[in-house]
Amino acid sequence: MDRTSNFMPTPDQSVLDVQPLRTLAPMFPAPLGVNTFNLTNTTPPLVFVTSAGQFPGGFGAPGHPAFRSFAAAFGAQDAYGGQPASSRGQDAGGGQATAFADKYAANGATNPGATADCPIDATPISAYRSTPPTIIPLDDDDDDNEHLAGNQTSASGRKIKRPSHLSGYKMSGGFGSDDSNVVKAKRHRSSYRKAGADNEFTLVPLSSSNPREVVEEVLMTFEALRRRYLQVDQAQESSKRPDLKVGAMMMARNLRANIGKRIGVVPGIEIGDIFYFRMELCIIGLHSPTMAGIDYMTHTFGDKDDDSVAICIVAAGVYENEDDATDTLVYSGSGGSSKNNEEMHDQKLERGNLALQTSLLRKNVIRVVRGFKDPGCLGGKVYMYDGLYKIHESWKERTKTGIQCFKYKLLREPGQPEGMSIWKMSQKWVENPATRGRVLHPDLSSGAENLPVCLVNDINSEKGPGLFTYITQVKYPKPLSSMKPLQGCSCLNACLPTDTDCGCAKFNGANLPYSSTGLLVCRKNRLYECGESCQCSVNCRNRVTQKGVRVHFEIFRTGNRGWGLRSWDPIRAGSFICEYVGEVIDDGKSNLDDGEDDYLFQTVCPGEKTLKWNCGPELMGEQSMNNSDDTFEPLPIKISAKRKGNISRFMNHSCSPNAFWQPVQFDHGDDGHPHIMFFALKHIPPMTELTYDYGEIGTDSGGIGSPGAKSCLCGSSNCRGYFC
DNA sequence: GCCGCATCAGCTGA
DNA sequence: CTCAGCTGATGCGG
Repeated sequence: MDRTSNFMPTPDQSVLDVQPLRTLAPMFPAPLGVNTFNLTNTTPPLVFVTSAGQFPGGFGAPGHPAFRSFAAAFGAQDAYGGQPASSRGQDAGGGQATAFADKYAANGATNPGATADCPIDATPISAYRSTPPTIIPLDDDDDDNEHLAGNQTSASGRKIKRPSHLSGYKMSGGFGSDDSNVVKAKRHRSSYRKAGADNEFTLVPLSSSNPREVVEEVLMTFEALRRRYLQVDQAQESSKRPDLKVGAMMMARNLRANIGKRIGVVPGIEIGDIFYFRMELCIIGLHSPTMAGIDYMTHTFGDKDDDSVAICIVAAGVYENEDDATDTLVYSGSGGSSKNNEEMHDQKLERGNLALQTSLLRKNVIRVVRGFKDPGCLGGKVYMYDGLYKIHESWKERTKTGIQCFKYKLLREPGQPEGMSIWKMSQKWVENPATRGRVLHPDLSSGAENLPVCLVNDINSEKGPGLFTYITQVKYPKPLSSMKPLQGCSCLNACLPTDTDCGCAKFNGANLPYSSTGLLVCRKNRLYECGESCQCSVNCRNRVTQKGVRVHFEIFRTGNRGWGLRSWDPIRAGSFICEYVGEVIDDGKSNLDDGEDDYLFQTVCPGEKTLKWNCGPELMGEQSMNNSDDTFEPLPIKISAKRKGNISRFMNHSCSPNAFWQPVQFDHGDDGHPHIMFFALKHIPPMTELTYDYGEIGTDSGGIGSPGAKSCLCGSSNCRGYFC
């Protein structure tokens, strides 16, 4: 962590020859019509792009003003690589984009961008040129369409409607009986367009919104609701696919991004993004079928030449593709597999298979999502968006089971940021750390952590961070034994969500705070894990952070922010990352040199997004379990990792962070000095720098205030400009 | 304890 | 309306 240096993306980071950094999300302004769903009166609105809001219905004609405005919004990146959009005039971008739109208006031919000259680490996928999105026009011009289209084009005349009620998320009859809810949701969906009057989702033109944020918002909402459903369902012993339930709910409410199929790039989705459910791909508009591997659509080529072409495939490795290459893919057609004792049959050239065949002729780009085994979760699966491919050949093949099967060979379009190759590379390092080059030290923790902490420098000749002592446990000024003990539970073996008598569950507001796989359900002002005074065993699910780190970390040299922290493993949203370890500074002692300690942790109020992370109860219309969770409550604790610390001292600040801190207690009852534990705010792909929000100046900064302020140029659209 | 396999309840879009 | 489909959770046997 180097708090004195600022982060500003520079276009010249090509020195990063080996590891493209997936650092902060490139942001660019996009004046969009957006839907806002207001959760509570005190919560800032969540923002979602509506179907027609982002892509007005029926604008198909080239040169249409709406098209032009779309292209201006999304095409403007083309000439500028990953530079922050704010650093250039929007007019220039618009002009460029208009030309781009006209160029592709003639036909639907695709054109992979020539962005290879851009620094690969800073090139957002949105900078990669593609076909303008093709929208299936809505079949009728109902109220909503006009509504939304109007919002899209008028920048000033947009009106903000308050939601009339919050019952949208509230599921009637608890969470046990699901069928009624689903049916209800479907009914809502089918009547959605007509029922413009009573929609809870209002149209708010937030100029600060951009596709990336919309996508993240949608995903965060999905995860929040899914985990909350899981929590509630498990307590009622009726756990059945919360992913599908929440997906259906969000689809019905139009709480989704990028509605409408398209060829090529999907705004707000970047190469390397990872997902844990097929439903996630669905609600962000990347791949619409919930199970099928081939997504396809009818596209008009030339003037009136309609064809059904493939637009996205999920290669989950189900059909025996042992291909290690990172830029080619042999995909098997669908069908033929047996189910319900039916015998296997040859695949037919229909539906998805036919669309793939047509795509071979039409040469359109196809998005590829790759599925992997999740190294962090047994039996789990991760999906990674790997960018645009084209089909180069196809053939028929007889499989081991004796049926005819279609095969399609896809090649990755050149000039795109790295996707799966990063995954393969980092997984290789996990298996054999010796294959990681540029290593300065194989394990900074010298065996103290569960897994080695690698120190690397791909950038320059610096040999490492300044001297400090690596410790894995917080140093309190007084011995633990002298601190107030924590009351435990009397559960036998392990605490279970169905056990309403578990004392620890009660401490946490009636529910166990973690899912069965150890994911935090939602942020709380305080979290109590089971500890020594509990009867339960170490296998209890309410013991997560005390078991230490679970992913392979590396400390790496950043371009301009000193040293940083990242992981070789993917990190799922809600996962425990690490503890802020250091020396706890006694409250009594005044520390005049606080401002000079770049490694001082204080509970400064983080951004609203972090603070309200996945407040599942509120999302579902429930009252918060604990009123104090609604407000930020600074703690007296101060931890200095200047002389002694662990990996977390290297975590840099970002105004768009991917991690947050959470007070956790398990070994003592001193509420003023909890452990500070970091959790993943969202899914974090391998090799992405881990960052958290250092906090806002002026809001409960514990007396430290502005003297310690450092200016921040993190480049995110919501950058506050400084941090402390 | 770990794997592969079978089973089953699901949901969307064609 | 029906149904396919590179799901995801669970349970069993090797």
